[in-house]
Amino acid sequence: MNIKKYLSDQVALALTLAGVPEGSEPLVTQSTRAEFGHYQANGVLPAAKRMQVNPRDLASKVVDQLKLETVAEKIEIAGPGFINIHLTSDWLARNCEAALADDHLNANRNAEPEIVVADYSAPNLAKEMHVGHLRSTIIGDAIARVLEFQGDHVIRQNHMGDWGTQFGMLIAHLEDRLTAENSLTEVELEDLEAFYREAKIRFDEDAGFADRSRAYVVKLQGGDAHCNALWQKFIDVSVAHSEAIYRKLNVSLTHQHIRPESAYNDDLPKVVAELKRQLIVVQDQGAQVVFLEEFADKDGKPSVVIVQKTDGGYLYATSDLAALKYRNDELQADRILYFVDARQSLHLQQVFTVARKAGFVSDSVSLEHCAFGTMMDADGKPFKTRVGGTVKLAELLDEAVERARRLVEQKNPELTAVERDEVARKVGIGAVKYADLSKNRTSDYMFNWNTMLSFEGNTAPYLQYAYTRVQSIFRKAGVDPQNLSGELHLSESSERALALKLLQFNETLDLVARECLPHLLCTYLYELASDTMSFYEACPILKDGVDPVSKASRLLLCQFVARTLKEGLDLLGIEVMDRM
RNA sequence: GCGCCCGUAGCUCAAUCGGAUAGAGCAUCGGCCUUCUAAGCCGAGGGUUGCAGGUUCGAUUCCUGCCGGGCGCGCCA
Repeated sequence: MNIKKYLSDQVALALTLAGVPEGSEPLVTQSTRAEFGHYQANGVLPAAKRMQVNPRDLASKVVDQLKLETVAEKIEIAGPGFINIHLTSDWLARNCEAALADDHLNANRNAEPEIVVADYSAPNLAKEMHVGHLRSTIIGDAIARVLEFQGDHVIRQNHMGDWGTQFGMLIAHLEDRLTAENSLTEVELEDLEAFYREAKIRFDEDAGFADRSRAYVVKLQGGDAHCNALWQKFIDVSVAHSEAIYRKLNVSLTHQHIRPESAYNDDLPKVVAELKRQLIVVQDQGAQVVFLEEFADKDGKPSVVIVQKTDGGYLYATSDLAALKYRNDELQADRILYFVDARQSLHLQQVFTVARKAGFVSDSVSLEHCAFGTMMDADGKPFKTRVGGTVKLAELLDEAVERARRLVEQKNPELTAVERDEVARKVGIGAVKYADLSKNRTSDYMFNWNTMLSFEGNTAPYLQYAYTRVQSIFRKAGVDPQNLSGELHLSESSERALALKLLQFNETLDLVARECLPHLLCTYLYELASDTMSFYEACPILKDGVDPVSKASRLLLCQFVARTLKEGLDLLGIEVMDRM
């Protein structure tokens, strides 16, 4: 049950019956204030304007046609022509019971599932993953999970950077280390960042090394066996590093989702040839370029996309085009999502435009750049180490767990060592992820240890805590939440508010899936946890004097909360625990 | 120079297609633990939504111009 959609359909019907012409939207939303009921329909105002009639008169006609006998206890016309709908407690209760009986919490399952390609994470394998990779990885993963939950067929694509020019110097350096130290083990490759720095220094300071590096790029791309073996060794180590991070982060990406840049090597000449055949590409200053009038400046000067360099080499625009073609032709995508930094906005718009022009992607396919901002430090500057270097993601996560562990030790010394480790891990990682996911994707955000780990307000620990309190009630009651029975009775206002919030899980997910905005789910879960805490304070469950009917009803409500919190957090890739 | 994004309470952030009196948290102040985990709950104060116009029944939201900040713009990715 999606209440918003249900009421929208009812109001749309009433609008038609009241003589409103086609094309008028019911505009049903959650009410902005409690006195305005649970939902409000705003569609009468624009409709009345178009019909040149008094909006309150029209609203009255629409209300007369609204068939919500068992659903609404009161339907009011307010202000200039808003329709306020107050739902009955009984209807809310029956819908809660229906959701509880469904292992999917009555969430929507798309009748016509789409094939959605989600392109996210995409680390550069030349280096270690750093904080700059966090947003793409966790935002993309959350959206992939939500779409999957709603029934879409999600194909994750980890477009790892394994083919840049840097690999020349990396394999040259690796080659020297292997011969110089006889049997270099993977151990020394483990610090990829240090290895990269060493290679870079040699490249900058040693002309001979630089020349050999450049030659190795050409040999590598030409299929030279020796260079490819070195390259493969390096890639294996780097991929293993990324996968360790994914496990630590509780991100659903695995080996099978990797389709790196090099996978498109053979397609690159074909892409350029096809663009030439269609006269989309022209030679300019020695390079193969596409001029796009679509992105011309005021003087009509078009923007430029280079697809092949003067020396014959290809660029990332070329492999992005090849990837689009693959996703259209082979993966049969209906929707392709790019979880990529906002700074790449122009690049992606250009690539999308070229792909459409060349017919690499059908018109029916939706191409969406899910852009996100930069992670800033407490001073509002891009997040760096004290000396100005990039912060390794692995170190950031370790610090989060360590900080969480210190807090757990202090707040709850009664936990066993095993429990403490588990709580520290789930809370620390959850805090980092939630701090990011809860901010609007499109803007930059401030990273602040104290705020995210304060365990107060809109944070992961607060949500996890709400879950543990509910679990604690089940333990105290000695019941198995799977086997609860009885009916729901919503007598207290905090119970009604909680029930309504619980039933809004679906419409929240619809919005998150459509707009690819995880922070909407975070806001929802925070409000749910907050409503749960209020309910918990106002409505005793196990205390003396609570009648059995209320007790059974409230336990059911608790179970609905627990399942929704757990599911919602799981969609964000955040784990819960029974006690903390 | 051109283009894109942003500017909301002291701070960090919300505001669902243009809807009613712009909401939370932190911080500040005041209450609530012999009773289901106080990592909590209840309450108070705090706003010319950068500025000036425009569109309209209605603008944080759309348009124009300024001011301020970030980012991008031919052979890296």
